[in-house]
Amino acid sequence: MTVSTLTAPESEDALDLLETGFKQSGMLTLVGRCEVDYEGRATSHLPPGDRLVILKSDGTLLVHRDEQRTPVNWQPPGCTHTACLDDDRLIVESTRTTPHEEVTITFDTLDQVSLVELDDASDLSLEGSEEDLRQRILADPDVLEAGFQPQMTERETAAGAVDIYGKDADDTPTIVELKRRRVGPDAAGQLNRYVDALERDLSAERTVRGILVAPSVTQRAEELLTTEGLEFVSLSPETADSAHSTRLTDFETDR
Amino acid sequence: MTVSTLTAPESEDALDLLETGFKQSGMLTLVGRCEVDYEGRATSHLPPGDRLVILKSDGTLLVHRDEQRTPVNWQPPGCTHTACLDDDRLIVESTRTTPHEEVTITFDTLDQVSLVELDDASDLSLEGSEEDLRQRILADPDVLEAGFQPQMTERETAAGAVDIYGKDADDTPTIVELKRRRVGPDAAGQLNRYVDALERDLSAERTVRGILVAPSVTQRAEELLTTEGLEFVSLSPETADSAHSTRLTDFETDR
DNA sequence: GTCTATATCTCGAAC
DNA sequence: GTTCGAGGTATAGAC
Repeated sequence: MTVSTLTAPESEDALDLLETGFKQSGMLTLVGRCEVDYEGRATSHLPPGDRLVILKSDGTLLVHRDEQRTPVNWQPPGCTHTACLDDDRLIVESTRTTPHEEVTITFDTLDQVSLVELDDASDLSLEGSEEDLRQRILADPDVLEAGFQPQMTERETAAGAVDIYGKDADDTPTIVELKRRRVGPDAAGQLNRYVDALERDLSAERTVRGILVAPSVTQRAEELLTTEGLEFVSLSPETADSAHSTRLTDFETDR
Repeated sequence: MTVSTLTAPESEDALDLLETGFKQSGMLTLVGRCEVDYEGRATSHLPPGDRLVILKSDGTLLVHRDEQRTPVNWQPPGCTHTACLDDDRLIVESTRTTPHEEVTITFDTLDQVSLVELDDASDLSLEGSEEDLRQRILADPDVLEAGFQPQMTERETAAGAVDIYGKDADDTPTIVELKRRRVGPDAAGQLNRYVDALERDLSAERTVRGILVAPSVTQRAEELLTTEGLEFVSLSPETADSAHSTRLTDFETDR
């Protein structure tokens, strides 16, 4: 790895390093007092202040303040970065098309500019995703409900693809919607759309069961499930926890 | 603004600067070869590679690769950062509670460590949000539909708060759901939940109209609107376009 | 390219 | 604290 750093550089020297970085496809970081203008999907203006600006080799731009996880301004990968001088002030621009978006950063002062080459061939491995929850149910369908038989994942309906489609112990068509964390009304509405669509698709008076699988539900989501005749089963992506399932209509008798 | 930078430092010197930064509540940046472990809402492991690590004074942690807009690992504001040495390797930890989450970064090599104080009192101003679309309709309800009368924003129903509630020219209760950009099935489902809930709330055979306002809709969302008896009106947050087209004649007669 | 849904989403506001 | 919905969401997968 190589690091080239300028401390409190003149604009001209900063520009040189930036243009070197654009050619070498390295990552550039700038610290200084700047103002930021954005125009594209929306429009924004950020008055002068101290920020950390990051220009990645893939065309990503990040402008970070000393607070928040989210950058105050940014540009997604694929953008074209350019830099120039205007009356001795360094100006960095990032543009893209489809949609047209443009971020302009005007520096009053520069405290540090660095060019870094980052070698990174590793991939992140992550556990606890919705996919893990799917695998858990497919590996042992009984954790969902005794006698459940998965038949398809991503089964298409007029309203979209269903996470798991199968039949219950009574051979009733069953739609399973998976969420890795506690769910609100949106997930209940999503499942409801799938059930409605599949009942139309099957064009029969046959009932389709809809089961929402998540660690837990909010009160309002639970009400929605009840009024729509949908069900809930508590399951987490982690295999550690055991399945504790409850049908909403049976709440009172269960407890 | 003050910047203190160490280039290819020994672990001990890096640790000193980190602890200075933790006390001063400045922003710390580290560049080096490291591996990252995360445990909390999910679990992840990132094998060794070169990355840029940012520790903000508000407790935010960011681990950035040379690609992507999203950090490969992170911690939200409010976390506690600590650093220590293990067999001459620098280890940075970030923890929080509720929920318990922990990120551990183990550095093989350090190429640069910086401590920066960022003064930034400015606020971002942004135009083109859903709020702008709301203001546009409230300022001139006719852009939605001739005779529409807004009565409440954020009107509560059993399914949640409605963006704009009002009456149309025939005094029919009308729910307006606003989106600043092209919408998919989720927005149609959201509007549908509100309409269903309000019809139950009013407990009458009275029909409630539901109008989705957005620049455009996807095909599937349009189908959903149709089957649910909902409507769509094309409007954007920007006042420039349509105020121009729709109201120009009125403006002229007004003046 | 568009569409659809997930995400350790983040963030703010309301209760 | 939880809940809910917006976001210039970003990102991946499918078509």
